[in-house]
Amino acid sequence: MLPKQYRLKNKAAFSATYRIKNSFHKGGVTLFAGIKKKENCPTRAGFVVSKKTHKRAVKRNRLKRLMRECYRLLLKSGNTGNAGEYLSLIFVGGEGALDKNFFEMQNIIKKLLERL
RNA sequence: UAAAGCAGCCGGAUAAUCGCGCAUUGCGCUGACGGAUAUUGUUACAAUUUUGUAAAAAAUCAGGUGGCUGUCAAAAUUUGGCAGCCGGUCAACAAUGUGAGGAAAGUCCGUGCAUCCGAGGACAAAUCGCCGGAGAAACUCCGGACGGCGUGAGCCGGUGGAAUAGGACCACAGAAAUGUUAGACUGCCGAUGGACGAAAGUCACAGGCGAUGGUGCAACGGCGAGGUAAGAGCUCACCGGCGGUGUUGAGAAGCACCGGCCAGGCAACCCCCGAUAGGAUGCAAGAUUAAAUUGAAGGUUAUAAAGGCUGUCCGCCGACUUCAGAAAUAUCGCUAGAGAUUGCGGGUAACCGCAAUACCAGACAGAUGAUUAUCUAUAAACAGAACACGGCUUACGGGCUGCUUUAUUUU
RNA sequence: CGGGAUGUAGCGCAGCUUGGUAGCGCACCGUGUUCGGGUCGCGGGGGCCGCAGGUUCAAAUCCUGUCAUCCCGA
Repeated sequence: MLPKQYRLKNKAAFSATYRIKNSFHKGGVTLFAGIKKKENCPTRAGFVVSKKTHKRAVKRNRLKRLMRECYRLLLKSGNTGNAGEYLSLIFVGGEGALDKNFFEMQNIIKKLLERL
């Protein structure tokens, strides 16, 4: 879990981010970016793994936790590229990302953030 | 030693770094703090999904320091400051504590709990179905009976009634498939009666028969002997079924004796008998707070007052309020319990009783994670709480313990 | 989280209520018609009825368990 002020929490916020349709894809992970910030506030991030990706909750939780942890570590080291300019980010885990380990995942997230 | 059967247990540990939910405490508390402000949603119209057009609302709006005592100051009964005590509380930060399972799963049963509906009774419909016990209840558990499977330890079983209350069905084959005592296809006999004949006998006419063959899952008990014209429970022995009596048992049922044999299957088809229970919907149940906002809904103001439509009256707009609609959010429901652990006692057991101990997840885009090192055995199986509990079923790498059975070998 | 439905030939569906023979359309194969192809005509193949047990003489159908897919409720 990220600290609360960095979390994307509202349903309206999620659908608003999806509507921008600004997306990048790599290694089974899709990144949606929201609008750019107007004022100074933290970038919020959400992590989504659909039930269609895998049937079992344990596998889905694992993927979500990996993505979250990688993003957290990058956020902590200040290595998030241009992500700070956006109000919201959503990471969607797909089928291709299920078998990735921590280091592969870290690479994927890093590359995605660089492309923003 | 090997292969089995049953019962039970474990479901990685330790350390380091980074990180999260919840609880408590600390710090803080009136321009402290903090949540939502992403064009979603609402209303109207249009068309087929889904969208388009228009309208109003939007920079504003939930939550948020109270009480008592003492003291000081202003002032003359209150106000303000400070301190203490008691309570309340948002986020960040800090500290401490705590944080998934044996199946949390499937949702197959049952119960609590909540809302709505229902006078009472009967019928119908529903569910269950060997016996006794346990349990809040259950497609639950325990002990037993019977039947089946296995060399055995053991395992499996929706197991009431088809001799009487009734209906349906039993394809094809077959003569016939359940009928007021079934039926003559292949057949057997023709004793008795009849015809012919001297008689033996012949005819197969009146009739008798349910044995033989064949069909079928199944042919109206089986098998053997007697018996007979041929046959038949017609008679007898044994076996099976059914009924009665006696006896053992709490009962299911077992055992013994007697009886007459017109007795098919199917009740996981209808049905009959017995038993049970108000029904429906599920925590997204439901309760509370509340702003913007909508309504040609109701009431009050109103025999009063202010403003507008017209100078006056009526009426309308208006004001207040109730009700209804109303998205997200917030608070509660929400975890102290048919509970857990340990011990003692009762019971064959399921389980019950008593005592002691501690409080042990409660989220809401949803916590319990990531990396590294060491250890055992390469840490690797199935798998993630969402109102709670009791069961059932299914998935599962590896390991451990106890009891029992069979086989082989040795003593 | 709760509620409901469906699995039958390569594809889309009947049959299940009332148990005995699995059928229809398209596709596929062969053949006829045509100079050739299409169309059309005739003939044919292909199914352990999702899986596993049970009841029954007999199960796609009845009963139980299980797996998969889809739909609905904010």
